[in-house]
Amino acid sequence: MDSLTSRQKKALETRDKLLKTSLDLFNKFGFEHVSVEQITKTCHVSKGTFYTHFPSKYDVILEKFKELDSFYSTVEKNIGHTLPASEKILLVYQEQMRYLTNVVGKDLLRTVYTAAMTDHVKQDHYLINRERKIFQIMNTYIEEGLLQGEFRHDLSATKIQAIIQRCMRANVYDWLIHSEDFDLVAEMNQFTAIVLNGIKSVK
Amino acid sequence: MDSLTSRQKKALETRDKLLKTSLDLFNKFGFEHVSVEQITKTCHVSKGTFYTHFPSKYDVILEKFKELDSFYSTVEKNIGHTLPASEKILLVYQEQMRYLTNVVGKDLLRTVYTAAMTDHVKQDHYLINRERKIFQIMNTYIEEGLLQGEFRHDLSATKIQAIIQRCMRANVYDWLIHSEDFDLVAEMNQFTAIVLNGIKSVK
DNA sequence: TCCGGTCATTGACCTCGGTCAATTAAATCA
DNA sequence: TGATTTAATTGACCGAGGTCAATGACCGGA
Repeated sequence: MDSLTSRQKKALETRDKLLKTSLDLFNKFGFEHVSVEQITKTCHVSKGTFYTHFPSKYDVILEKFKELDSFYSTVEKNIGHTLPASEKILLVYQEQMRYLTNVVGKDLLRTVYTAAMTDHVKQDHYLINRERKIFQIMNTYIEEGLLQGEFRHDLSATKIQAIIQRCMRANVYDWLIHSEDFDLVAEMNQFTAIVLNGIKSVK
Repeated sequence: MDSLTSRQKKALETRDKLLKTSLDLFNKFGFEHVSVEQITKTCHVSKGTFYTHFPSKYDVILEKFKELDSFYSTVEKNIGHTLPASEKILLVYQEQMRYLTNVVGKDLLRTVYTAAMTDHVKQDHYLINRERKIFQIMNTYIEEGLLQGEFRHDLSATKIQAIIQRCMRANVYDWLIHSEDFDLVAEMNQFTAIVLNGIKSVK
């Protein structure tokens, strides 16, 4: 039994239709080339309705990114427990970049990376929100690497975490500003390997 | 004797007034909070005039960034010739970050970093334009480091160049998405040192 | 079943970046 | 000097994201 009135159900339906239509149209024509008018007209609702359900055109996209976390959980399970921490980090990033390239796409990511700069007011922006699954996964790996003496001890886990994450954003950002000739998976691999190399304790 | 007709002189004056007023207002209120209307009204010209002199509101800012190159030349001269390449790279970045923090400011940089993603069509965007002075300076340092066996030889100069530049954008971008508690100079130093560490040849 | 309040919905309206045909005045030519 | 070309300037106009007072359908209580 669901405790929703028919009114609330209808509202949710509207929201759902808007969400699906939006993502669909974004996929077809690209975020920038889809207007809110177009979305609402397709759904046979008014423009104002869109804004009762979503704070902005951009925010619709964040819904899409919530999928990412369940994706991470899957990835984590497929990584050998015995591998060194640095290997694990590389593997997770590899899968993440593949996902971004093949499923999410430049267009949507671009809006997220733009919004992260624009909405600098709300500091819990998605890109640096510590609660994201990816942060937690990485953190276990980093603690592991520190414990086993794989990483330098003059850097705190928090600091390493920040560096590893920055490393990711660096490659994604560069992917976004380069034209087609940029293989995100390969570039991320190479760059991250170098950074990890710089973090490893000298034997 | 200047070979300009009185008409051209007037046009240049208009352009100049628009440029100065724009930067001035951006400084005062922030890029996003200044409309083109406001700029043109302050200059007592029409909106259309603005667009005969600048392709977009954003492009005005690029003028400001042209100053950067002359700044780099100055920095270069003050760096000891005998220092190892990695030290030189760190020093140049340190000065650059200081300049970005104190003179350019987050607001203007944010628009450049946003535009780099949006205008991905014109691939010679400022941020990755190879002709910039900073690229040339870095290149000489990298060649130097390679020649003297300071850097690994399994990476080409071009590749290292890309990595070093990406490293810079990484820190600037993170600065832009974090709120005040982010010391760009310090973060850049630490991060770049790690990357350089990962590039150095094992002795 | 009726009534007051709630809330999803509406669409006219606002602001802003950017466009362009028309205007006007200077430059060049005859 | 007068006629023609050239180019800076104008401002009405467009499309797009976003706002908000007004509307009315539905809820829950009497």
